[in-house]
Amino acid sequence: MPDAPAASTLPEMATREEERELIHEVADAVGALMEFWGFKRVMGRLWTVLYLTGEPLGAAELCERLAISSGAASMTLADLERWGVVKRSRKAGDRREYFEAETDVWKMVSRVLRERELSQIERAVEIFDRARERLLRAVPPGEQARISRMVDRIARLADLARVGRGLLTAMVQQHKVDLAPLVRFTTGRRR
Amino acid sequence: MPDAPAASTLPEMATREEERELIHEVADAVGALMEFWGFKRVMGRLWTVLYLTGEPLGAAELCERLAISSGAASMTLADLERWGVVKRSRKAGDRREYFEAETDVWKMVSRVLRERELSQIERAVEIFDRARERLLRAVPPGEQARISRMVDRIARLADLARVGRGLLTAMVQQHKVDLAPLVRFTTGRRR
DNA sequence: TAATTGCTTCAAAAGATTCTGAAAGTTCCG
DNA sequence: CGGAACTTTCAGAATCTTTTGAAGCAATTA
Repeated sequence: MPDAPAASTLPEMATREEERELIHEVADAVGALMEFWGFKRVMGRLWTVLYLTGEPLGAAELCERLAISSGAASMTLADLERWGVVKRSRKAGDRREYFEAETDVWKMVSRVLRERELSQIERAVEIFDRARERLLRAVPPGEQARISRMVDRIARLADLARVGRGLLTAMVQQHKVDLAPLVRFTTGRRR
Repeated sequence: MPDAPAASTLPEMATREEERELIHEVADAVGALMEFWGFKRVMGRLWTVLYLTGEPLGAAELCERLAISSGAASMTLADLERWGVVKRSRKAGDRREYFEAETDVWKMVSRVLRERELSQIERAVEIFDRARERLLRAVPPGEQARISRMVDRIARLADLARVGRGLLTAMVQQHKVDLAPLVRFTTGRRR
């Protein structure tokens, strides 16, 4: 098949190119979001290319499509695999590995929320509570007012962190977004 | 008053020091959270010191407490002011400027959500929708299946982004966390 | 088993971000 | 004014992150 009729080939090639271009745009948008969330931009880009392409791609093709080195591809793919958002597969009689995107987007997001955001918040809550406790021991006389204000404020930070934790927990556990139980924390009350 | 009785001074000094230490710990925790959220760590630390201390501090003192240069203090304070989380004030007959923390924590958080997270998501949603539209124009014959799968997937990204947007909008607008209206987006449906 | 192909690792380069400190700029006072 | 006290700015230093590309490893084939 040396040459297909120009009338059909040329338009198709243009479309193909536009498609690539378009995938890139989406990939960059996802990359930006991921970066914003504290991941590496390239993780988002790579996942998106796999996700939108829809079929397994080899490392070499990913390098080409994303303009990254083989090393970067290998490391990024390892990261994505660790986060469970990309799977490896092989084709019979082909020595190369292929990669596919996890397609359950919510599953991905909730995993990240659980393993990253939640543990981060947890850590902070612990520090807040511990600090509050320690402050309350041995309050210097005549400093009660000052110290108790400080304790209150730490408590407010802890409250806020707990609200975040509650939100995330609800989102993550129920696998459906149903957040009614989270209403309590209003605001207004400043100090 | 050359020297207070040791019995009361020494314990107090220890307590003072412990208090500093403690504020530092909390400040570092907040700094870590802020960094996680894409701000500079030092912004979180500085705000926290002001917030917990409770009264206006001068730039020099902040430099000392945080172990940063005057330049860093100046820039960080400018940032914090831009975000509306620190206010300048002056004391009569004192040429220096003093700084106070905004104490309405929710106000701060919601402002950030509104100005940063929301606009970030907005941008992504637009790109997703635009890409989807463009893909649908001039689908190459015999590619309908592939293209429509791609379109679907972009739509799912857009949906997810919209859920995020909805959540944030609800949190931000109501100034009370009441998220019942956000239930719709369930999951399960993969493709 | 040797040769080939593809993957991973990692030291070093490139790039990005954050911090410093001194110079320039302001403000206030005598 | 002139100068002291304080603040801002910004070029360069320091630090942190990401990427490269070549060396080494592992799997497969002839």
